[in-house]
Amino acid sequence: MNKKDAILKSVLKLVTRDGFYHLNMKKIAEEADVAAGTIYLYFKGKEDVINALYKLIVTDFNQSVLKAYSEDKSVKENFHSMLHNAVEFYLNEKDNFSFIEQYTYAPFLFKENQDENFMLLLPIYKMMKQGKKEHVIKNLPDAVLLSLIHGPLNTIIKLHLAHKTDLHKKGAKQKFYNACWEAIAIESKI
Amino acid sequence: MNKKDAILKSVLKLVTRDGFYHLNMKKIAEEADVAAGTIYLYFKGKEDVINALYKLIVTDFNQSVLKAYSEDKSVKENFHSMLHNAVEFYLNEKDNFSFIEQYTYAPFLFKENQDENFMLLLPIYKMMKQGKKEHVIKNLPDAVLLSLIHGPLNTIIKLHLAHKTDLHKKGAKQKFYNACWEAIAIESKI
DNA sequence: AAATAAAAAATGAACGTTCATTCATTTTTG
DNA sequence: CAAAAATGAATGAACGTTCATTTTTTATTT
Repeated sequence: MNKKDAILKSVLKLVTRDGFYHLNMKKIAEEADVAAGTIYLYFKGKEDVINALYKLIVTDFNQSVLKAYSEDKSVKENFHSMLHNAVEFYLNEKDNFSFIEQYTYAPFLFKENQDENFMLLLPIYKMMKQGKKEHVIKNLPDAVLLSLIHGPLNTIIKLHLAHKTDLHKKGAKQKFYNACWEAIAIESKI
Repeated sequence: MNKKDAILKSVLKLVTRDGFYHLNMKKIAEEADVAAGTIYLYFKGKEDVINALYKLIVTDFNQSVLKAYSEDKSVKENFHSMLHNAVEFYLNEKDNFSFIEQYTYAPFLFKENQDENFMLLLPIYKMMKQGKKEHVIKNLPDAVLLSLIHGPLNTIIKLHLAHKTDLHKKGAKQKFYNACWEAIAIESKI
């Protein structure tokens, strides 16, 4: 494998397993089967590796979610399939969730840009705007609607990964998607 | 001030400002106006200080939220006042939110006990159970209901602290509380 | 094909710094 | 003045980064 990718993959694994606090260059190198100095051929330093990985994951996530979007579908259909893709993304690549959460909440740690925190919300935000215009989604402040979509997604994944619930159980995901839709949809459009 | 408290207060300030990554004993001591060695009179070491602070904040939070609960009020009223107290707790002590989030998402960093992550949800969980029994709250899986309460709370505070919305604006909090209630309440009980 | 040379990639020991923790000494308390 | 509390310099381990050296790849010539 490409050494640059091996390094990024190694960071993802280590951060998920041990947290940022225990991450160091020696471990990254060992896990990637590379010499410590090699990391500096591909990245400026430790922070750069971490920022690069964050950008990669956010791009992947947004692509996954946007893949579900189609102009031809109703807002409700788009909502369901985008939420589904978001859930699947996190379930299939569990490490991504843990990494993103840790990165997001580490203030002024590595972030080049504060707004990067919310890049993740862009696809959902777009769909929400459309729903409001079509009077399918409640006329609530943007922040409240965002919180009603992004918040539950985050928490349910957290609960699933901590084995407090099991999203793989039959019908579990559908119940969740429906509950989220009902939370933001105008009653007659449920 | 009591030196033990000064040390905890210092950690809270530093973690919120710079993150766990940049926290060190020298800074804790300086900020608390105490010698480095003094910390070891009150705590076993760095991890112990951090765990102690976490437990303190969670206890405070649960107390604040439970203070709003009353047997005499309806589930809806209890929900509103508990959610209100949770929001106020985080807005009045902004540092607490940042600290808890960072702590929660650092896997195996300092945590003595994985389940500590969810201690925060206990008061909400109790109230939810009662609402289901009284057929006021939708009969959804516990995890889905939890995600619809805890999730939006988390996200709206995050958005507020990042200045993406302003919960101090008139009516903003009420809109949020109502939206959260509508998300979990049975239609006729809204 | 084989041999050679030049360039690029990779290595890991060494360096300087930072950090958590200790403990002999000093200060404060009762 | 004895006991308790507090100090902060000293210690040794850990870490990010550098760079002289080695290995691999690519290009060129025989």
